[in-house]
Amino acid sequence: MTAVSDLSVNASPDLRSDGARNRERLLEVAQAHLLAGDPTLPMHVIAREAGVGVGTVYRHFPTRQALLEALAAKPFALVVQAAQAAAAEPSPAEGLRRLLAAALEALTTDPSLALVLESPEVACLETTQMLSGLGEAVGTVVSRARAAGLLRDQMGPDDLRKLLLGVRHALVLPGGSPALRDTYLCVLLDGLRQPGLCK
Amino acid sequence: MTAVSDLSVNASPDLRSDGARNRERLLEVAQAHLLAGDPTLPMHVIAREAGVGVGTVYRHFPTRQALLEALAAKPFALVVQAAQAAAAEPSPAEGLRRLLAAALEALTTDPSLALVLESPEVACLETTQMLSGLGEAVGTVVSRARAAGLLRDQMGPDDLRKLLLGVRHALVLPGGSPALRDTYLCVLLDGLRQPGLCK
DNA sequence: ACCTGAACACCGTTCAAGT
DNA sequence: ACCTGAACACCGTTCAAGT
Repeated sequence: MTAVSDLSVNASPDLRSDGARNRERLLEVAQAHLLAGDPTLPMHVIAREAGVGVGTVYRHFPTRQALLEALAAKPFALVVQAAQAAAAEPSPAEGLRRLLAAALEALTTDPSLALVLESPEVACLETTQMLSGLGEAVGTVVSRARAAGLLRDQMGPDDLRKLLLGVRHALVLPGGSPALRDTYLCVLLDGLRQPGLCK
Repeated sequence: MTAVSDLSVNASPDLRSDGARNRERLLEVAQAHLLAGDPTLPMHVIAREAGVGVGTVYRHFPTRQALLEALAAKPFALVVQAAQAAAAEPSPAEGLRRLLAAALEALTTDPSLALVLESPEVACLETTQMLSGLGEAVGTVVSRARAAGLLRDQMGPDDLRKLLLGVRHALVLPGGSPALRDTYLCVLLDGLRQPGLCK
């Protein structure tokens, strides 16, 4: 169980002051794009809006994936913490519930996190570390939940990830209201349990 | 209840023979792109691979949405038929199950259908007609299922659409096996029912 | 009718030149 | 160290010219 809270998220340790400022501006502009519903993050546009040359974007973020991971770092760390807390919950049911609720909240709030958790490749070391910490904690939550009969036999940590991303997808489709989040979370939680009518 | 089976799907009624041939080639090339996992359908590329000028693509399909809807027409018609059959099922449970199973099968087989059902806008009249036919049939399935206690109170036809698209999203994430489809369908079916542990 | 492809605007990415 | 922006390749879309 590695502590994650002390990872200096969005680390920009030895950067010249102008470099650090540019990096922040780029992250702000990119974040605004994501929140505005555009996940494409055109590098030219980001550069222009941040008032820097294109080359500067590529200097700070060699790929769009790297930019995404930088944006996702903060919410990602929160989810890892929540997962660790869930793994330490006395009640397996409560642990599972809190894990899924926290993850779904973060996923629907921060588009970057969903993009990173969906992507097969990883650009930053920090992301790898958080993925590993998350995997460990979720593994614990899952095995405790399964022992309590809260999960079908086939369901592993990766199924939870995929289904959560699926529910998130459903929630962000046009015309959805934020109130649906709790409802769909319940659908998932109840559906994950050992078979009722189905199979 | 409008009959859909006699809709001449992908109608190309009064087209010159070369026009019809080009249209088919374009659809084939585009379909191949989708099946290869690229949903972007670059018009230039489609044109080149089909051996026609770009303008020809735009002549047949004024927007990419129109191209998508043409590709989706066949699977869409199948789903409408399945929904109508499900609405006529004696058992509400069996009707709901068959509807979701048929829809999920079509959605995971044909990327174009998912794209069309996710899109807020409609380009072709034919699509509007099928949407309306689908809505009617699904409405019947849903009200019968709800009366049988198979659906939570909050769940309407549109929630079914969104959640199915969400499950489809989960299924197409990298590293998924086709065997997961039935499992996730069960998760959805069981989760949709009146509350168990959750809420 | 239908088709072609040049033309223009735009985005991704690199890299030589600047400070 | 870091930044700039020209340069090249590519894709979206239109439209004048062809058959």
